[in-house]
Amino acid sequence: MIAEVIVDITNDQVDKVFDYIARPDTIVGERVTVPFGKRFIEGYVLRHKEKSQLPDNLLKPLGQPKDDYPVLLPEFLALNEEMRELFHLRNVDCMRLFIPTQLRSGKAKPLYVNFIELTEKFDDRELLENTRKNATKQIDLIKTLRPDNLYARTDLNKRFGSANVNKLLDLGVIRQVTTTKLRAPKVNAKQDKKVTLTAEQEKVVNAILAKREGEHLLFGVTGSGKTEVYMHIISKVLGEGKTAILLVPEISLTPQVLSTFTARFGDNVAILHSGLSDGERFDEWQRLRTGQAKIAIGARSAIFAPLTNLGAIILDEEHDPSYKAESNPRFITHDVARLRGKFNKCPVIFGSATPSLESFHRAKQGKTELHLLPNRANAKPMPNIEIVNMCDEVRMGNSGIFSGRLLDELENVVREKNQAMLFINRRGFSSYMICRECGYVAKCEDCDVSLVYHKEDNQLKCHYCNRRYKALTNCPSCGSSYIRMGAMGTQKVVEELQERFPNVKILRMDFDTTKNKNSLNELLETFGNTKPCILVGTQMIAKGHDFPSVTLVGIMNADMSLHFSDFRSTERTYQLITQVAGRAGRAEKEGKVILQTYTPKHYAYRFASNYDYLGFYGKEINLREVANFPPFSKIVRVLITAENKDEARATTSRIYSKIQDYFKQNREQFLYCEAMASPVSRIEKKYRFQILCRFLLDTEPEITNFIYKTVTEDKHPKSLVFVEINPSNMS
DNA sequence: AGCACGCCGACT
DNA sequence: GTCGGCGTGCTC
Repeated sequence: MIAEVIVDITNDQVDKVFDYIARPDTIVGERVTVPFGKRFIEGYVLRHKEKSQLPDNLLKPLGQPKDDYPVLLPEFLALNEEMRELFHLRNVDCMRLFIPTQLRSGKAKPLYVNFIELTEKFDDRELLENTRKNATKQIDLIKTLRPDNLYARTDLNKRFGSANVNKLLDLGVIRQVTTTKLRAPKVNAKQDKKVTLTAEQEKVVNAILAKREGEHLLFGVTGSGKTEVYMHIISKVLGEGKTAILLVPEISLTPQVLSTFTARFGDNVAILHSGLSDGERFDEWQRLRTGQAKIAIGARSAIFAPLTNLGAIILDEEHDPSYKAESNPRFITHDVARLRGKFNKCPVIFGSATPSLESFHRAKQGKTELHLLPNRANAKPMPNIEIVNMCDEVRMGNSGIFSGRLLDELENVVREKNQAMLFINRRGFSSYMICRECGYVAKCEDCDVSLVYHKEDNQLKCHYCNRRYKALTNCPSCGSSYIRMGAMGTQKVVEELQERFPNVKILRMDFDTTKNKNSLNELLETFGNTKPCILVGTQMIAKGHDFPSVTLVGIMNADMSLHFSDFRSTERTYQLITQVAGRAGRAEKEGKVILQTYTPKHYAYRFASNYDYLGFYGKEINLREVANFPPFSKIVRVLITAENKDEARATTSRIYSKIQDYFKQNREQFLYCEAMASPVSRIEKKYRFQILCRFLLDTEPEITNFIYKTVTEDKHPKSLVFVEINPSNMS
């Protein structure tokens, strides 16, 4: 018998099946040690077969399994093939997605717990004589214990002293039993509020459960109670002995969300997220694998939860960009969810208040069944969005960052002891250092990007390679001391705000202040307890957090993401505004949103301020179709990087000419195909070039496959080549 | 990824 | 003379 093995080495040259002589007890999906060249490495058994292409004398025997269970479910072996085809991934990369890193790194140490039990000799007269002298504690201990019962060692240590426990162990009256225990991350579960579904919600639940298989898009406005719909569906499939996966964006994996689910489903919930320790994470995986937990909740990688017999897969906030893995291994969670849905014959549910254009388009095409929740569960109106034209402000002599309207409303909030959130759009934006005399901008020496000024340590930092520089006092180019910070960051807004409202608590929430999990929770807690209070933050204030006293939301610079060179920028802007606006007026108090922009007439703002998703979708999809952008075409970006500029350029033109040849033979399919330097032409000392092409979908996936093939063939060891499909952040 | 083989420079 | 630089090629 031959075993086909994938070796655990990340290299294209060895990313193929290797044949080994199987042990009689080899199990498909097991992790094994195999002899490979001169050394021994880890591998995964993919399949069995009768005979190898290679002569017997070249085959080596398979080593011993590393675990006492196959780490890969049969479903994942099938998924591996499909994902390789769909995303052009390497076998190893798939394997690594399927199993927790703690397994490979050997960091998965089980938690050992010591127990004490009585031995057969516990009432042995002679032995007890020895302890009886004046060891009252030891006598007490023995009297406390009952035969055939286990007692936690730590407990007994505390009550009788570990010396006494040890003494009895030596005498052989008691013995120690060690067992392993699964750590479960602590969630402060609140009381479960059983909610009766609204008629709308019930209709959706029934429609999805009636159909079972296939894809569903749940388009529900913010506050329409999508979570309750998810919980009812999960509860139903659990009742049938099945399991479920619920995916949420990492950023909205808040304690509130988790406690809502644990309150309802208790131990059935396993949570997979970045905040867990290695041990906790591994144990949650084990609980899912062994069936002790039946619901996996987590960010995108939780789509690979080791569950069998799935009854539902749910992607909440389906439009969130984090569902697309942008670095190796690149994959799209939606597609993986569809594959697992097909394998398990279970429904795949995508939910959002602002569905991605792709998803809504699929629904329009009939590939996805559309379900609507057009009303808020609590029947409260959405907050009013007021658009403020910042050009008018400048014309009236206000060159500051706050409009008159926003300041007025902030004063109201302070006076009435309410709370406000100010949202700063930072996409593709930073506070750079510029010389007002000659226009010099401080840039990183290794990367071709502007440095970002950090006030806390008075340093300039590169956000690509993290290199630090001293802040400049004079322009290195012309010597002028008139060198200043350009644009605004969260710090700047907080500073100006504090000047205007010296007695009001102002909090800052951005990547820097939330680096560790605790500081985020502290920040949220402080905000929850302080009135009045103003919270200034980036993207992350947009999601999940429920603060009933927030009556005002200010969007400082809505345009920032609008003029980003990305075909999805308008869509993102619409989604962002809708989400941020949803933070205002969540309880009895009515909310208000002030949106500051230099382009007030833009349709994204017009539709967003009317909460008119359908209107926005109609306009945007029409533009995409006319301009031949996705989902009506596909954009492929080939990124080439190398330390040597000529090397990078040479590789680029070699690949480009091959794609050009293909282009010439399929001219009617190609809309565009150019090679150029990447917008950020150098990162971490590596020069970056790119080939961009856009083509119609008629001959898909042949063109994409051709590009992948060309790129792999042309792989030169000195330059790295990446292929990105419909990329969002082109840097 | 590693590890060996192999072919040129500067060193006890 | 040889120790060691790292380019190239292979691993069932």
